[in-house]
Amino acid sequence: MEKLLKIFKALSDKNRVRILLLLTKKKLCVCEIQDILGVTVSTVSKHLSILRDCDFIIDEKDGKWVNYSLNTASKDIVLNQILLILPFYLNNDELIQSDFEKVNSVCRKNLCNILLNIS
Amino acid sequence: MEKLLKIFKALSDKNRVRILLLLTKKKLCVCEIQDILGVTVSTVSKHLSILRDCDFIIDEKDGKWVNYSLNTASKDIVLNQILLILPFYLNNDELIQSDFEKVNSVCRKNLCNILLNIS
DNA sequence: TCGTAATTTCGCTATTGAACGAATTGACAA
DNA sequence: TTGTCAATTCGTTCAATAGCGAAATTACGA
Repeated sequence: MEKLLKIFKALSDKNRVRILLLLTKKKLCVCEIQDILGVTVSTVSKHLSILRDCDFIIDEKDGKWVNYSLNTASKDIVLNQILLILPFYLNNDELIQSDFEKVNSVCRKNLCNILLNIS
Repeated sequence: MEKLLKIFKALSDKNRVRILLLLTKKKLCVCEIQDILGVTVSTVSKHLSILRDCDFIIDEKDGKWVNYSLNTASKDIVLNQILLILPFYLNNDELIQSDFEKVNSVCRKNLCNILLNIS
């Protein structure tokens, strides 16, 4: 029961659902997700830890970066069903489509250079 | 998106999940659910309005009582999948099994008489 | 080693949500 | 119509959570 509630709580935040949909497209690091969602890095990091804590996503170190991707290896029926249903349900959502456009053009190195130039 | 979030928020509360599982067994009125969950009538009523608001359940008047039951007529893929998965996932849950034992013996008229005698 | 940059953690604020009791509503029966 | 009882709504309190900025952590490269 507790695990199930944790899953539904993870799914009841818009930005976390957006992150899951983004990760259906490709692996992303924290700062790429930050750029698309428009919230701070610490907020993104917190969302990712919640999603990871219920096994929706996995992380892997890549130099200074941490790549996040969907956990497609889970045997949990709820996790698997959710990951099947979400795209089916939301691919036509206006906000999700806008996110998908951004994720195509997002570039880790440009992004970091831009942030560098600003600060 | 907003509708989906509403569904996941509805599912992220333990008492609302318990109510959904109870209603897989039979139609119930507010005071019967109150007796099983052990919270106040107003709390149960609020939970039911949240579940009804995202079409998980329907209500029908029956004299002084209001019977609640699962909405099996929905065409929403998420609602249907959730209602399929929940029992599969939770039938062996300790708390849910305890609820199921209570729901067999709960009796609307005895319940109301008992409450009457106490007050 | 030391600085830099990505990420995480921490402390805080504001908002949301669950719970309760009291007051109100709605429907039946005397 | 009036009283009774189930249910809902309202107002309040308390806990949980999303968000931010700052500080700490981690890993690469000079």
